[in-house]
Amino acid sequence: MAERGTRSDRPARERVLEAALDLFAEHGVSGTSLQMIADRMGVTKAAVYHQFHTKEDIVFAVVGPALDRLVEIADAIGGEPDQERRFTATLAGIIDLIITHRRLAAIVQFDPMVARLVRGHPAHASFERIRALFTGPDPDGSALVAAAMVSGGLIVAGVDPALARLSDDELRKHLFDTAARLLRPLPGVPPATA
Amino acid sequence: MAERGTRSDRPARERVLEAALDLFAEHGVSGTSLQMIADRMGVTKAAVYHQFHTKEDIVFAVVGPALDRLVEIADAIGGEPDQERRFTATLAGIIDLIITHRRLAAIVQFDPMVARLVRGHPAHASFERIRALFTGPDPDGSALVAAAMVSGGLIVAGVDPALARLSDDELRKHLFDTAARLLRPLPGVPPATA
DNA sequence: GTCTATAGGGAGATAGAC
DNA sequence: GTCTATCTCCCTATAGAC
Repeated sequence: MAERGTRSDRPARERVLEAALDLFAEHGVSGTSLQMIADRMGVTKAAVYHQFHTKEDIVFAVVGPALDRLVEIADAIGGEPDQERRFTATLAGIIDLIITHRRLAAIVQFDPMVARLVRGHPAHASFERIRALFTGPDPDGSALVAAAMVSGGLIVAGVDPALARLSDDELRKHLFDTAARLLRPLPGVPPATA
Repeated sequence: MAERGTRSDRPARERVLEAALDLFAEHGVSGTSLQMIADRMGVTKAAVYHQFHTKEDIVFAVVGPALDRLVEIADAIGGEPDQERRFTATLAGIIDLIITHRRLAAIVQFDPMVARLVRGHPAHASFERIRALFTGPDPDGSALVAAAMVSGGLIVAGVDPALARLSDDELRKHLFDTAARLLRPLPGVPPATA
């Protein structure tokens, strides 16, 4: 079922998405034209339009899978009764998501065009649920600021060229420890193992 | 000297910059046209062109002052011999800069168009010097990640709508404490007073 | 300082041949 | 799946009147 004589529309679609992701990361969505995407693929605009009928469709196809994964992570919160494991699993989940998609995470969080599209997606609510988990109930100013710094800091750390020399596993470990240290200023709760 | 019969070219220029900042923050630089700026001001495109001859000029005028201030902060590092005061003054300086310019800070850090323009500006080197101060000499992975999270986290916290209800002073205090906590994992150095 | 008018080009998008 | 050709609209930018 995976290989067929006619590979149908798979390669072309994916080549569009790869080119689009590269260009979105470098120029932003508004700064990327369909002509630029076509040029990078070595085809014409019309060929791109054969795969995606609007630019918005391309944006959704690029960011959609990561948003769906974010929803899954948030939905898993309700299924875990133990507080500590719930916190740990969720934090590990979003760090994994960020590391897997690196450039994409920054686009979703910071590109104004994408942000507007995401506002209508279930992932938006999921993001709020995750943030609420991190701030805890009835958060004070300090907890709000810590959660905000983590949410932005994780994304930035995923893209930062200064961290390019770190392996995925190293980065994952440091991000987890650093985020946990910020989110659990509770005395008696030691930061996750270093 | 403050009020003259002819107010020269002050108001019109500043109205352009205000409108541009609003729109850059909402749509990104590439997503903002001169027509949008003119519409927001209630004038025509040509009136905008009378103040700034290119769109790039507007971008520079919007971000320039904040970049200049960043350079000043970095330059002050060399003039302070005491290590602790150097760290404290620099961190307080950039937090002040971020709070003063809130939306602008996010544009400078995350808009790809602005990022490309900033690459040729002295502020780029200043940013690296400040980061080096925060990581310390010969940083390990943990220190690099902490510095990256702070640099991104401070910016995000400055814009985050979830923090809108905090006063500037509250936000300043929490940002300082949280950033200091991340950047000084040294035992024996207590976080700045809460 | 602001306007009208316009040049010149690139944007997103469509039609239809191969 | 990809092409050529084309449409329409909006973009940046300029010229010149008021």
